[in-house]
Amino acid sequence: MNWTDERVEKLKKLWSEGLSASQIAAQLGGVSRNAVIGKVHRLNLPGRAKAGGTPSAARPKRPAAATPRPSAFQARPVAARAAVRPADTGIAKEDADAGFEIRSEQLPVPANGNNGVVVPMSRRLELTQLTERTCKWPIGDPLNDDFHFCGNESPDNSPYCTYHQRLAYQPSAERRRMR
DNA sequence: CCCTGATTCGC
DNA sequence: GCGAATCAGG
Repeated sequence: MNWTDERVEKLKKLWSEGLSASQIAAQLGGVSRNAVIGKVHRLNLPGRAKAGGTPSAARPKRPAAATPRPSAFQARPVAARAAVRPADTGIAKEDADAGFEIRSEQLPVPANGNNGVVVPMSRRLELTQLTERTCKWPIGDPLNDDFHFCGNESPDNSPYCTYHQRLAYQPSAERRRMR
């Protein structure tokens, strides 16, 4: 992917808005967060100084000079973007649909009375924060700004946590039992 | 382990 | 110039 003027401009914009490198990489698409960081440095954009997330004071140490680089197999695609794939995350590009349609659900309601079922709290993650092992259960209205994802840990590459997994798949056995 | 940015250096 | 590999820190 080339660093076109547009992409560079978007990079500058998002970086100045305080988005993390990985978030920016996700929005640009086709680049890794390393690429973003590298570009930021090359552009002499102000780093993250000492604020917020990662100060990292001095970095005087230089690793080795010999051959620390394996080079055997390089170039990993980017990130496994299998499960949730809105294709673009384009905030600029409307894209009302995104592959899977999210309708405001009425699910995580623990009913009243609470019959032993506990609804876990969510980590309120944003789309860009999701990884292969975070629950991708959407919560809230996507049009609302409080929309987020569950984000709890999901077992071994499952798209959902144990709780939402059951809501999502509803095995027939359990259905019968429910009746 | 997840994430963050910073740096180096082969390409 | 680019960015993967690596480092360093939360």
